[in-house]
Amino acid sequence: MAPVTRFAPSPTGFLHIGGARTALFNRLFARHLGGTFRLRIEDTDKQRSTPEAIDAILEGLEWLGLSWDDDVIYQSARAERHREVALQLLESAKAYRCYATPEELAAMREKARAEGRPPGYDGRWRDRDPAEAPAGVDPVIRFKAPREGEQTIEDLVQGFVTVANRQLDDMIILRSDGSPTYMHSVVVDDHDMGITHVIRGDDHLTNAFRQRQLYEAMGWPVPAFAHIPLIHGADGAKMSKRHGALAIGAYRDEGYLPEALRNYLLRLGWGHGDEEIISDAQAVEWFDIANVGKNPARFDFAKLDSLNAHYLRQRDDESLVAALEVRRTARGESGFSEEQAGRLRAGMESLKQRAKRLDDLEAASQVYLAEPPITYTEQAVKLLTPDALGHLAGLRALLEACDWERSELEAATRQFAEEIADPPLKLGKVAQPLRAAITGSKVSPPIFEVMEILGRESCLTRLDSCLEGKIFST
RNA sequence: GUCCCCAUCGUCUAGAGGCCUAGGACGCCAGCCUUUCACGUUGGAAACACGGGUUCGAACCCCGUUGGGGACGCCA
Repeated sequence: MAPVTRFAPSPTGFLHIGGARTALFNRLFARHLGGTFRLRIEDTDKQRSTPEAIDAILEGLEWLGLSWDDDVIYQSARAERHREVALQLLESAKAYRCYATPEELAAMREKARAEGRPPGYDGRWRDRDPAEAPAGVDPVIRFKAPREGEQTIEDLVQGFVTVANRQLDDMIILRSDGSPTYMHSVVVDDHDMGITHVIRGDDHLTNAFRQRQLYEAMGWPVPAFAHIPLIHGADGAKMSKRHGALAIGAYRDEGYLPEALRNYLLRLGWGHGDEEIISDAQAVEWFDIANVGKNPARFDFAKLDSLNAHYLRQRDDESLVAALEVRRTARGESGFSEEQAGRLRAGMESLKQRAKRLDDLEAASQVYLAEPPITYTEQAVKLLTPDALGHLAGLRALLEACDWERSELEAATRQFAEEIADPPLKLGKVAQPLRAAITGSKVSPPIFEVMEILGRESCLTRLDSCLEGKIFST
């Protein structure tokens, strides 16, 4: 039977990196086996769920290229069905009404903890006569879980995990206001949606034991479970905003490519021999949940950057120009002029070689976008010594006579440095000040390429204003 | 506190008893390339947490210690 997996985020925050990986693994697992990957929004906490968060999750998944099958299921819309199942459990005596107050529960927990017992509900209403119910208290419905013995789950990632039933208490499935709890809704929805494999974060491992009891009480087939380790921050502690638990949109804004993020996330906690660069097709072909490691992985921006740089170089120039334009217009700025776009297309091949992220690329592309008078970095100013300016003045005439094509410009500059200058200079002695004069910076793509793309007029204007001493530093 | 899980270079990992004087990648260092910065390329430093077993033989199996992480809500 073809598997059905799902990603089930709760829209109480934004889609973060850990959720993105969970979605990726679910999707790869399903695709590898020719199954279905579904999406369910767990918006049962109406206080904390927001429409903005739902949009952010949907957009984040789309941006990352993690499309899902079928319609999105909203858990909140299914409350009636959840209630129905809870009542069914109540009727068959697999659940019962509990009248314990929140204060009572808190005291219970504290006492248990103090006595070294597992904290949790003690089952005081489990077998009590409902006639004893206090007046004016709305009861919750609790699931009657086995008290004795132990149970074992064969987790696809964690292996065999055994837990004593006394560690688990009778969980609430329906609140006193009649709304279903998460623990209950998940089971009903997963069953109704035909989920065969529940792949989710490690933090749900203990939930699996309770949820399985519910499946069994209903006589439903129990899905396979796979609990993948959480992602940690660079310091090994739990993920926080400081080290990567950012909304997925933040990665986009910083200029990460979805394909790079996918590749990075895939390799976090999973490997296929020595493979590092893995295409989407290979990922689908190779992915096996059993190969996911059990130990939590730390998030490493340096490695993400290097992967991103790789995929950036792999992108075609045209798509990168388009990506840069999107960033501009997203900020409310105008798009590129014909001339700017043309320059960027021409220069992109060497520009992208020098960038790790789109924001780097954007910064570097300024050489082709800035209009004179340009501003000079401090280091560029330092290169433009009186001596250097003297050389540039001499070089100007040779350049002007050129065909304005990179090899000719280089030949002219080389000729000036080696044959005309007295004493003779190394090419760099002239090329560096030339770079500073034209680009306003100490670093840039190859200077003669830049000059060719910028064109004769633009370059000579820049050179002249420089020779006139109009050198303004930032 | 109770329970569960984990443990190979700084980081991600390969490794499923002899192929391991432990491989790859990122990062780091050095060389080469070079008009700068990158790219590329060559080389280098860098790990089986510790202690006991089992075995002819252990990174791999068992036990313990230590160290991490997670779960214990009328949150999801």
